Amino acid sequence: MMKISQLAAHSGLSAHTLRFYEKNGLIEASGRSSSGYRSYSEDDVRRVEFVKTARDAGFSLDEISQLLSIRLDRDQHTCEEVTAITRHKLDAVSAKIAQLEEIRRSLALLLKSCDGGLDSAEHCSIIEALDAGTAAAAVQAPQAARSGAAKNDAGPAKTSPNAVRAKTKE
Amino acid sequence: MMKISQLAAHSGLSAHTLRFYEKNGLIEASGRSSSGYRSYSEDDVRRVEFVKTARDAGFSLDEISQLLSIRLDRDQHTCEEVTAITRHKLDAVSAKIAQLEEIRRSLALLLKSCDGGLDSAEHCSIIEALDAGTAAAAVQAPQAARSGAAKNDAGPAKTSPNAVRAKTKE
DNA sequence: CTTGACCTTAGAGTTGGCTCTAAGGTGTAT
DNA sequence: ATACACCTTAGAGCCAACTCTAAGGTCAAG
Repeated sequence: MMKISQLAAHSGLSAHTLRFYEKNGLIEASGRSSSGYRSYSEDDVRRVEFVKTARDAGFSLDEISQLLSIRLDRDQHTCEEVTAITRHKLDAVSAKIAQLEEIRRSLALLLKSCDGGLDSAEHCSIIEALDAGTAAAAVQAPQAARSGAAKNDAGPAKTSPNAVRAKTKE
Repeated sequence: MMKISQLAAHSGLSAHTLRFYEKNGLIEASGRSSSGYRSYSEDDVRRVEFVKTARDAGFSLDEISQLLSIRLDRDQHTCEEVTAITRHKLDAVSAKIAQLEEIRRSLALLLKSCDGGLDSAEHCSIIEALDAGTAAAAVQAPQAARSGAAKNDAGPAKTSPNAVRAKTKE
């Protein structure tokens, strides 16, 4: 039985995050000390490790919830369910990569067009390309690529109103 | 001179988004009608198009602000400044792609290991891999890749506390 | 003269995954 | 006894880029 900070050190997740995961039903501490401190059994620890591994593999907390309920009751579920979640995620990741690759391509084209010298940007070809709307010309061509693309998926399907923007989170 | 809904139709941005961009100093309407309606000059329209193109090319609103101030006063700036912003973005996008490719690889490995059949998930190799912590084994190996990698950039440098998670936004 | 489409503003809500704060109780070493 | 590190909770704040709401004013058509 370990306390939360020990589990935090062990798992590489912060105590805050562990409590957050608990609040969201991903994990739990099977016991409490007399003073109310959480105490984690070996089973609890294994569950936390599962969550951590799944998170590192790219699954969202929501997907991890689904995987956890399958894990808890394996013989009531099929491999097909598991592969469906995984395939769905793989598709989403692939779509995101494709989108970022288009962006990378237009950025690389912009960069290639400009010498980057220290003289005035009066005729900077990057600014000019953005001005002329030709920056991502090659990207814009395939009309289906913009706000749609890999949106017709069965998964959570929250019909999120916000389009698929870039997001690099620096 | 056009009204906001006309500009919205023209630019492909919503009127809401145009007002939002204005509030953030990206664009402006150089005039107002007697009743307070925004009216956009051709210059305003060109600026909006610039913003839209830059956004489609993958720049954040913050980066677009920088590009706009260079555009406004080209001879006070150098190509080097522009390429620095662009290169910085390109690096961030590349790092993100690399990260997603690692995730894609581990998902593909998981999928490959499981037949996905309709029989019980009792011995599902995906669940087992996540349980054993071997799901992303190949990914975890390079120790520098996790919470660091392309973090030493000069740009906005907000030292964001949250690590670089996946995010696919389905 | 009313309907309905447009416009205005300030400000709140959305998304996912944390991250932190406030205000307090507990445990242990000196 | 007192400092200090740890634990508890509910709930707020953060990030980007929107997206929407409320509560009202404007304008052209029928």
